[in-house]
Amino acid sequence: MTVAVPGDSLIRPRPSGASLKSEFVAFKVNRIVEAASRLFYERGYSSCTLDNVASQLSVTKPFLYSYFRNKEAILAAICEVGISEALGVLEDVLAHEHDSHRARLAEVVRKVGRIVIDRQEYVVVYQREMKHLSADDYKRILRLRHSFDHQIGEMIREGVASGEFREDIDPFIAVWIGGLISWIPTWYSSSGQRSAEEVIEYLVQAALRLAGAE
Amino acid sequence: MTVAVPGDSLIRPRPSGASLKSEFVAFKVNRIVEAASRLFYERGYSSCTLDNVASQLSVTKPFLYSYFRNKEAILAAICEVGISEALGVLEDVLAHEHDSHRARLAEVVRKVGRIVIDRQEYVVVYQREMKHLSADDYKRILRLRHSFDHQIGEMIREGVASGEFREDIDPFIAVWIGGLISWIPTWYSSSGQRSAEEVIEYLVQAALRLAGAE
DNA sequence: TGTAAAAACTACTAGCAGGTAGATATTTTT
DNA sequence: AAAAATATCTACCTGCTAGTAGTTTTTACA
Repeated sequence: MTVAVPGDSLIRPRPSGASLKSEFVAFKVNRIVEAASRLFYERGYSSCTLDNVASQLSVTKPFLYSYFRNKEAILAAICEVGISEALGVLEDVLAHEHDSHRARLAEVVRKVGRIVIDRQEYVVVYQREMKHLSADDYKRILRLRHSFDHQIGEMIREGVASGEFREDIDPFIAVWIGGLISWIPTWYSSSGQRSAEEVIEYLVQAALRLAGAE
Repeated sequence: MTVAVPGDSLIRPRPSGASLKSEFVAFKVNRIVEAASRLFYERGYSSCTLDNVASQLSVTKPFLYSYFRNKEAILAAICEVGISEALGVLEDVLAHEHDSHRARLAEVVRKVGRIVIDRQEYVVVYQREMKHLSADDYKRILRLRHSFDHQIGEMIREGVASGEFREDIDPFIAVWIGGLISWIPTWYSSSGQRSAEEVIEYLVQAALRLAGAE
């Protein structure tokens, strides 16, 4: 799994002028975001202190402040990574030709599902804790989310237009497919011994069934 | 909508020995739980202060402490109301004869879905904030949840045995139906102008399709 | 190896939030 | 109407947590 780093705008400018393009900075920022995502995921953003995050990394609180403006900026970084990785994968799949709309839908669910499981902490924190973002960060992240929803919607509409998906399905189905995907962490964790692959394949079937394209 | 009150065990014993059977006590406890559920729903449990809850009711913090042991007990009350109302409705439906397993599944989704929408704040808080419960309260609430899941599972198994649901559906489908239902608040709120009835009927169709009983 | 710049730390503050002790107001009972 | 019991409030304490100022350590480079 590659390293996940947020956009430059979220980190505090280094005295040296280095940005996330510097391996050094990117590495540390990634470690902070990674540790914070795990803690926020387990205990919730508001009941997690920066001392918790720092001691998880065997550093001190001011260390965090030398990379991030404040606590909320760390949350924003997590949210950004969560949604933009999902969005990246979605656009990646949609950019490729596919045999059919059916195959395309299956691939979207499969690939995005994979990200949602691999980056579970990020995605769940993003879903649960977005309300604690500052107004600016909130708007920025929401825009990414809307783009995600919109593209899923388009994909469904095209499938209906092509005749591969049932004509009478509600356009609202896009929200449902998105819901199925977002809900994966819950399903995955409550599925006992099942592997990620099994859960995802099951989900692909469910999505096709919902679209009436089985 | 009837008044929702938690079990007696959660409230602080009154000096007079009165319990929730007293209209007087039940009324005040209900007002506290109601206000708290709305605030916890909007801002999250951990970032909500007891002063917030108190001022919402135009009372003071010690007023809350005269009815509840501590902040966590209020959360426990919300969770208890949330899950036990859903469980109550489920058992109610299952206790009745139905023409078919198909009709029974539809009715479960319809009735439980209704509760989930009507008691949205309770259900969502229960889902999101359970991790902040004390060990004892957590276990107690979890037992109710398991009972819920188990009964849905049984219903599906019976439907498969009767031949009404597809034989090849995964037993895990029970978790999915539960998931569909729990996810309603998200779907409902992102469905724009749709009425609760429309969303629920749509969901009934989706559940039947997932069970292969359309 | 010496020096300057960058990185990380120690030690602190201010304000807030859960929880309580004791005083006051209200109701009930006799 | 007085007294007893109950309900609610005022005023406080304590511990915690986001955030910071200024010092020390480490690194980079000459």
